[in-house]
Amino acid sequence: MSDLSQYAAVVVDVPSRSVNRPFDYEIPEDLVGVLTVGHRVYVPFGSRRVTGYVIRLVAEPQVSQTKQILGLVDTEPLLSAQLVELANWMAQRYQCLLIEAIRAMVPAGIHIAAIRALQLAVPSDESPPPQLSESAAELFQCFRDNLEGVPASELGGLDGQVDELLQLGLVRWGHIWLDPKVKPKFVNCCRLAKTVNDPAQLIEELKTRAPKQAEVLRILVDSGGTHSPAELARLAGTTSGTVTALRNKGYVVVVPREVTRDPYAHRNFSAPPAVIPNQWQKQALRRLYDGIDEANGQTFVLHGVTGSGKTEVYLRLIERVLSQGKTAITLVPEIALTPQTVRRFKERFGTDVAVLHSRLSLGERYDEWRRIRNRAVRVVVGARSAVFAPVEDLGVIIIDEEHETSYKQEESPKYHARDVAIYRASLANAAVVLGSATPSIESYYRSETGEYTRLEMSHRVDARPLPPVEIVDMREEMKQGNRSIFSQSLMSALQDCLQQGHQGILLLNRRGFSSFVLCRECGAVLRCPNCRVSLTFHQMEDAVSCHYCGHQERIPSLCPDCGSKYLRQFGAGTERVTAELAEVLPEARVLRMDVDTTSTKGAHERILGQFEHRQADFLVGTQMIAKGLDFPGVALVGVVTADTALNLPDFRAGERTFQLLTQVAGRAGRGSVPGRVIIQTYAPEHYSIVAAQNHDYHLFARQEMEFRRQLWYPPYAQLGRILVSGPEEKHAMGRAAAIAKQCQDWLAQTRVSSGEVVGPSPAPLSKLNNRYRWHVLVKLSSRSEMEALFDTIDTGAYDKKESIRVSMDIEPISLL
DNA sequence: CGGTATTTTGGG
DNA sequence: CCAAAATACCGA
Repeated sequence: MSDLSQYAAVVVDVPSRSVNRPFDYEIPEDLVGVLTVGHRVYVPFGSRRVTGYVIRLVAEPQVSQTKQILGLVDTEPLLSAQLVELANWMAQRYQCLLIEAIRAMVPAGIHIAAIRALQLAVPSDESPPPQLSESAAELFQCFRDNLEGVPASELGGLDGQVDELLQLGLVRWGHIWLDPKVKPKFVNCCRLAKTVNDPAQLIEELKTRAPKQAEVLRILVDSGGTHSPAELARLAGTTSGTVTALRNKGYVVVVPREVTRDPYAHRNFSAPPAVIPNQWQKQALRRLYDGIDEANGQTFVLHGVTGSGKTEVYLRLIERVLSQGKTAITLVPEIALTPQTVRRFKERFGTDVAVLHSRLSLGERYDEWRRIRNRAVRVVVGARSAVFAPVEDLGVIIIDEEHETSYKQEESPKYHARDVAIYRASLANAAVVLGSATPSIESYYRSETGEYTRLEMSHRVDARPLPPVEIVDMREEMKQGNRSIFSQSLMSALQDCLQQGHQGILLLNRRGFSSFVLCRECGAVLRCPNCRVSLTFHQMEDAVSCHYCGHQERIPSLCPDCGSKYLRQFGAGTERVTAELAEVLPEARVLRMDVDTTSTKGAHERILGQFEHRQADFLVGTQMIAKGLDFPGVALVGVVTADTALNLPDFRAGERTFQLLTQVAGRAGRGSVPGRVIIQTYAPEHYSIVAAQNHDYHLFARQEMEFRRQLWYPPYAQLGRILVSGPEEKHAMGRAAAIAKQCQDWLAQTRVSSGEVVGPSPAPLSKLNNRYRWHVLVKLSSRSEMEALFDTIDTGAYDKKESIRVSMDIEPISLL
C-alpha cells in the first residue's frame, strides 16, 4: 500500500515568486514509505535550512543532484492529498504562490518556533514490547495518540519513563515547530496502576503505616484519575512526596494527558426541542438528501426567505451526512458567528462540533484544528477559512448567507470561500449548499443556467407573513419641513412600538455621531491626513476619527483652513441615532451595536443577550445587526437611510442595498407579534428598494441581471482588477498606466473573443494610509483568459525606492 | 527570502 | 580607474 518512492517534491516555505515551484529531495532511508504527501519537512535550501511541504512523491528527480530531507517536522501530514490538490488549484485560480495557498490552510502560528520534543520512532501501529514497565507502556500509548509529540518542557517528572522508551528506541528527540502559544497543553495525571486489583484493601493496609498515602489513594480512586500529582497532594492535605512514594511502590502511574482548550467549556447546551419540518422544508430536504446520497459533487442554491427555517434544513442535512459516516463543514459569515448560531449546532451535535472563528486564541484554534484532524469531531462550523478544515470523508459543505462579502479574502490568496468549497466538494464528491434569502447574482445566474440546482423555500415557518414594508420618501419629509433624522411615519411607529411593549431595530450603515464636519464659511471638510476621506465625529471619544486608518484628533474649535468658527457637523451615524432616540423617547431603553461598542471581548454576546432578555426596547446598529439574528419580540425594523450603500461607486451597490434591506426586514415579525418595516430613502423609485419593499427577490434579480448584461459586468464578464499603490501619486499612476498599456497590448496580440481595459483611474478610495491608489479593471469573457493575462503581469516591487505595491484580484468583490 | 555573482554608477 | 551600490540570479 505505501509508496516506496525515493524522492519527494517539496514546496519551500519561502514566499517568493522565484521559488514558487517544487524542488526534489531524496527521502532518507528510514522515512521511505513513511513520508507522504502533505507532510511538513525540514530541508537544506541554498545555504539555509527551511521548512517545506511535500506535494508529491516522485520516483525520479527532475535534477541529477539532489539533497536529502533532514527530517519530519510533524509525525503526521499536516495536509491531506486532497487539500494539497486544492492548494494547487488555488494557486492557479487566484494567481497566488503555492506556499501562500498552503499557509491559508494550516492553522495560524504553526510555523514559528521550534520546540524540542519527543517523537515516535516506530510505526504507530506497533504494540509496546512486553519488557516495558506499565507506566512507560502507557506513556508510549500517549505518543501514539498525540502524534505531534510532547514538548520537552511538558515532561517534568517523567524522566524515568522517557529514558526507558529512548533506550528501547521507541521514541527519539526531535523538534516540533510550534509557536509557544499554539503548542498543545499537557497536564500530568495520576491514576491507579493496573496491577492493583483491590484498591479498598490496599488503602486499608496502608492506613496503619502510611495514612497520608492511604488518603491520597482514596481520593485518587474517588476522583477517577484526573488530577496532577500536586493537585492530588493538596487535596489529601499532604505534599507531592507522598505521591512520589506511591509511584515508587508501583501503585500509581503518572501520564501526561492533553488538555483541550475548549472556548465553550463553561457553556451548558441542553437538548433542543424536537422541530418538525414543514412541507417546504421537507420538499427541499428530499432534493438535498438525493444530492447527498448520489455523492456526485452537486451544488445547490437554497433560496429561502428570511425566517423560512434554513438552519433547521442544514441541521437535518448534516444528520443525514453523519449517519452515512461522513463529515460536514458549515460556513457562516464571521459577523453571524454569534452565540445564537453556535448554540444551535452545539445543541444538536454536542461535542461532535468544532467551532472556528477569528476571536479564538491561537491555542484554541490549533486545538480545534487538531480535534478535527484526529477525527474527534465530524461537524465543523466556522468562518471563511473553515473551508480548509482537515476533515476526511467530506459529505457536504454548507455556506450560509452565501451572498456575504466576507467569504472573499481581501489579502493574498484572494480566494472566495464559495468557489473553494465547490472545488473541494468536487474532489470529494460532496454536495455544496449555498443558502440565502438573497443569493448573489452570480449564484442565481448559475442556478438559471442549470449549473447549480435551485431549491425554493418561499414561506416562513408557522405560516408567519413577511412583514409589510413602508417606504418613506425623505425628499417629501424635507418639503414638509421635517428636518429630523426620523420621518413622521418612523417616529409614530417607534412610539407605538414602545407603548405596546414590543422591541425595535434601527439600522444605519454608518457608525459614529456625524459623518463629516464642514466649515460653513469656506466649505472645507475635516479630512484624514493619511487618507483621502472625511473624518467622522465620535461623541463618546469627543474626537474625529478616520474609519480607514484609525487616525484620531480632537475637533478643532476653528476651521483649520480659514479660521472661522462656523464648523458644523453633517450626516448621522449610529451614535447620533441613539442620542436622538433617547431625546424623543426618553423612557426608552436603547442599546447600540457597532464596531465601537463590540471591540471588547464578549461585548457582542453581552449586547445581544441584553436585547434578547428584553432589557432594552431598541437596538440601534450598523449592518452587523441585520444578519441572522432571531428575536421573536421585534415588531419594528427601521432603516434610517437606505442610500448609504446605494450610492457607493461599485457595480454591486444595488445588490448590496437589496440584500441589506431584505435581510434587516427579515428581523421583524419572527415571533407571534406581527412585524413592520419602515425604510427611509431619497431614492424610493430605485429597483433595489422597490423589490425589497415587495419582498420580491426574483424581480430584483431579473433587473439586476439585465443591468449586468448590458454593461458587461459579472456574471456575464470575467472581471479582474489590478490595484497599484504607493506613497507618491505620480509613481502609482505611472505604474498603473504601464500595466493598463500592457493589458491593452495583450488584448491586441491575443485572439480573445472580447475584452476591455478600463483605466488607469484613481481607485474610489484614492488614498489610504498615506498611499495613493490607482487601479486598472479588465473584462474578459473567460476565466482562463484572465489567468493567462494576469500571468504576464509582474507584481514584483522592483521599484523599491518608490515602494510601489501591485496587487491583482480575479473576481474582486469590492472595487473601492 | 538570503547569499553570491555581475553590472552599473559616479567621484576623483 | 576603482570600489561601492544596485541589480540579477539561484536554490533540488
